[in-house]
Amino acid sequence: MNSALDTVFSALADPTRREILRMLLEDDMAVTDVAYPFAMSLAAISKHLAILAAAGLISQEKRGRVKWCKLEPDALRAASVWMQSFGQFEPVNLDAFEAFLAQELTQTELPEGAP
Amino acid sequence: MNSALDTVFSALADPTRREILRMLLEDDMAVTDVAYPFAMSLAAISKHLAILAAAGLISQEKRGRVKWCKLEPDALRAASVWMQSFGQFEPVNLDAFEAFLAQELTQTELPEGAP
DNA sequence: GGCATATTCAACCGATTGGTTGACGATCCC
DNA sequence: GGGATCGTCAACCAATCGGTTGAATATGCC
Repeated sequence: MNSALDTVFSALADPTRREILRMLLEDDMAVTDVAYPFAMSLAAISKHLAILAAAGLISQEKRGRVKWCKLEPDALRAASVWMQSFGQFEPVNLDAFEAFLAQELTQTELPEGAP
Repeated sequence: MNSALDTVFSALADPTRREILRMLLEDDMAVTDVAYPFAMSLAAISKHLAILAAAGLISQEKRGRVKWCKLEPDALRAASVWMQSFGQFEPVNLDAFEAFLAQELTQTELPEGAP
């Protein structure tokens, strides 16, 4: 009964996981390297990555000791289209939208405790 | 520390709430009418609506006894743009996308227990 | 072989979530 | 005033979440 959108949206609801996606946008990364900037245990990051993988937002491939994480934008794109279906019937309110993004940006700086 | 995207995405993560948004896409509705098709208590729906309102996805206005619920697509649009920023750097994989949506559609039929 | 590195597993914890029920406050209407 | 309708509040519950720690499992390297 759990739909794909359930897992995608709840994966995106966590700021740590969104930040991980942003990092993977630049390049594929090993689990340890993903964990490095965050002020939490490796096990916690490993769980976050498992949630992202279960949602189809990333893929993981083990080469040797190292498990490489890769962004998989298709699931994200599908959810994006689901959302747009609600927004398209009306012109975008750019003022509200920019205020929204500005607020988000001030709150998405590097997580504290990053060495 | 809780960002706007946190609340928007976690509000969207629940299928009941997504279905409510779909209903409100057609017209504004009173709380009781929103609750009618669902196999759960009015109090539960009232909580779902409060969560959607807190995320900015709907607005609620009380006129007399009746509280009217109205879709507010701006928050959704902002989140949609956030997501698109990940997807746009690569061409869309339409096959994966359509499979994704098809799966979602089969799982978003009317909730059971609707009279 | 043996140690270091990379990652997950398992058990635990407190907080949150999604639901219930029953009581309650407003509002409409006779 | 008084009954019916609309909606929320408060208390409770089981399940899930996001994190911890310590042990376990692979793998690479000398």
